[in-house]
Amino acid sequence: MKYIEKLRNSGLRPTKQRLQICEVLFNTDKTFHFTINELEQKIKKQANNKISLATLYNTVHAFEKKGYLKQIPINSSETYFDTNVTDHHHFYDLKEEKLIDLENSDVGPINILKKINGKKIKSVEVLVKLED
Amino acid sequence: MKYIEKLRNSGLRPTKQRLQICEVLFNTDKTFHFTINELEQKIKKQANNKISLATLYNTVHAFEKKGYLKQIPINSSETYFDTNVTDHHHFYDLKEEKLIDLENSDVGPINILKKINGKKIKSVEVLVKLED
DNA sequence: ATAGTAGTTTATAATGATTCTAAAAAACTG
DNA sequence: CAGTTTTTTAGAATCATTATAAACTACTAT
Ligand SMILES: [Mn+2]
Ligand SMILES: [Mn+2]
Ligand SMILES: [Zn+2]
Ligand SMILES: [Zn+2]
Repeated sequence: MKYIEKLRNSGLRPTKQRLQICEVLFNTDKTFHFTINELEQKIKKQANNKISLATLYNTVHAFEKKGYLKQIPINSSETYFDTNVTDHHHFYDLKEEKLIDLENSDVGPINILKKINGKKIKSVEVLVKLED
Repeated sequence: MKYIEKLRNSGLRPTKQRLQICEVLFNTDKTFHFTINELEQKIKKQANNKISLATLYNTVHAFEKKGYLKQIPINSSETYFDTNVTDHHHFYDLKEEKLIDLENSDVGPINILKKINGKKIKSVEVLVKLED
């Protein structure tokens, strides 16, 4: 299993559940966006078994802390996560409630001129809301 | 009262509660960011009386729909609103959990090149996360 | 003004995403 | 294997937000 090392190197024991979550999240060409509940559904189908919500929350937050997932800043009833952890931006289709990646070349470089004393910039994210 | 007209023009009856909320939100030189609970506190102090949470939620959402308030896309436990409804961007201080306005001149123009069929761009917002 | 009606406020309940708890299970270490 | 630590899990708790429905208020038409 290719995720055992990854988990061990992160100080996380490679449990059956975590490996399964890795498969669903990372064993794919395309990156994608998901909510915890969508992840739960996906695992039910794709792996044909169930992982408790508590574990899904725990694992997703652990992966986020390790930098394997990103949380997308958006006001929705559910939190969205992104398996694409590179710096990139998003469309948010308000009607469909769906996120779409924007390549950096679709937005161009953003140069923040203002500085706040004693603070470092951690991320710069653009959210483009779409309506019909 | 200068807000009676504004409310009537928006199809909202100028009630005591709404006028009070208008005073707190709009009768000031500086725009600001707030959560519903901060607004509740502010009204308790500034007006020395209480407006029910239900009314605060209703009114804030009504004002948002009319374009007098903006919701700020951010993942926080509480929803942030902004009395500055012009197009502008934000710093978010992760430690202090505080929002700071960025002028457009601090960010520069953002030109979204990608188009989605049948969708219009409603807003373009930059969120800059700050850490120590 | 008065009566009628449509809109508003409010306390309170319901909802639902997320977090907490604590006991059982699994992974590791020697 | 025995001992220890970490993880999983069901279920409870939390808490922001929304729904409910009864009392109240603002407006409209007589
Ligand atoms: Mn979270
Ligand atoms: Mn809201
Ligand atoms: Zn993305
Ligand atoms: Zn602002």
